[in-house]
Amino acid sequence: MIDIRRIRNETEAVKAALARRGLDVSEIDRLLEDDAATRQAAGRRDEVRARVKELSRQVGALRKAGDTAGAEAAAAESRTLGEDERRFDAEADALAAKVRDALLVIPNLPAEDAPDGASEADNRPVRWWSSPVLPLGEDGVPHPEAHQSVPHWDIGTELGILDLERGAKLSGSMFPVYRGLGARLLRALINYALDQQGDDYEEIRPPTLVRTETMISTGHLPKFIDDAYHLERDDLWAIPTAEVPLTSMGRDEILNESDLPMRLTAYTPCFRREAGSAGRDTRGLLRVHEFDKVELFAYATPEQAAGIHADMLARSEAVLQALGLTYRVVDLCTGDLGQSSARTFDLEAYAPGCGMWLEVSSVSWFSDYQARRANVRYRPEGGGAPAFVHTLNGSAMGWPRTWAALVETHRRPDGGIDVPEVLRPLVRADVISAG
RNA sequence: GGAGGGGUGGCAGAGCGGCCGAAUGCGAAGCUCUUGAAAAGCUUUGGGUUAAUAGCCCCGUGGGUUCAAAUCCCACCCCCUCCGCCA
Repeated sequence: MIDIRRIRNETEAVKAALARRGLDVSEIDRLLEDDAATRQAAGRRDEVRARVKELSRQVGALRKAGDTAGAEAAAAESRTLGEDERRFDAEADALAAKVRDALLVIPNLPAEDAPDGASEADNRPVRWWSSPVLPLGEDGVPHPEAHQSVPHWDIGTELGILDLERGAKLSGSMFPVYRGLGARLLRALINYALDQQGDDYEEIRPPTLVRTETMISTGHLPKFIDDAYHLERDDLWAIPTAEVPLTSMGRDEILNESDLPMRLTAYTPCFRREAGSAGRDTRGLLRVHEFDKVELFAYATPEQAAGIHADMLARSEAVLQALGLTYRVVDLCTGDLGQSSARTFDLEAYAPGCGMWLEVSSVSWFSDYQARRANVRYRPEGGGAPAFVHTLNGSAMGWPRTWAALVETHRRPDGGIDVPEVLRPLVRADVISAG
């Protein structure tokens, strides 16, 4: 969440920043009214408390001195004040809860240099990279060969490596089954990406079911409750991304600055209900309820954040390049930025069979928005008060769409799939062909 | 799932219902001494709110009892041990 003090002290600047997201900023004024009322109520309560404490001390002292009547009188006065204390406390608590609830659903302030815009349509492609087997045309879009123009759902059936019907039988639509070399290709992708991060990023295997508090820390709750799978009986949530458990690794902790940046990487399944997205770009692997992803994550000082952001982006791009996929880097505009993010670059791989740019990675800088929710701080080296860390994360990659772009891009005239060089040892095949 | 034990500051570990935001030890920082280091001595050393080194809040979490709760009561969470079950 945003620092309430910043909203108080730099109200107009905060409003202007939120307005860039297309937010109705009148709610900020209401929030500030509640905030002022909260502090007033807390002040009243604290005064009464101080008085009660003072009287209580007197009761003890008077009793010890044998002045029973005096002690009784002081106790009686304190008792009366107790009613005020309870009332003021309830009042302050209710107001504080109201302020917190409002704060939890207010999105992060976009970075200065995030491009302005109202929607996805205003996102700004900033860079292209083209694969030798799928060069970009003059018009900025690849023009695939005929053998590359087959969508992955057809390729999957052709080669017996993707079985959507069986997936639907087991779990419903948007739950794919990978088979044979298709499954091995997926596993190879995961292993390859994980291994690429080497010693810079500590490999983590977190739980995929987490507590409510863990989901709140990243901003996935309370606002996006309909997107998440919930296990009612145990009150646990299925994570939509490894970002969720990784961000909470340091929850309620104070890290040493010398430990920053703390960089983590994890492979996990990810679960998304995709409520309301039925029928929209959901064919094949374009949008699924359960998928595999490798994530990069970091806690950093504010000074380190920009460098880490660039490093994550470079690492994600390196994976796509090694896989020989044509992609573009898109700078998300303020209107399309996720709630918690200040700046996000998406990587979109071109899927020639579908004829679409597919979002396969999202690399984001969250400033201290998540750290404030999760209460992750660091102790500055030169001394001074603990400060909130910055969190960053990036996918490297979301695999179903990468898998789709890969099989479409590397489809040969004979219908087989050329396995990218780097995956061959892991797939234990150079070509995936039928039979 | 059953039985028992336990959750206090960076760590370890005390804490008759009032003088406890908390002894003591370790660790860390500063100073003295020293050519330097070690040792020794002295001092400092949790977080939050706030303009504040005022007041208030925080001893797993949430309730309750009381003039007064780290301390008593209730519920929940977590950890440990044993039994059961199990990949």
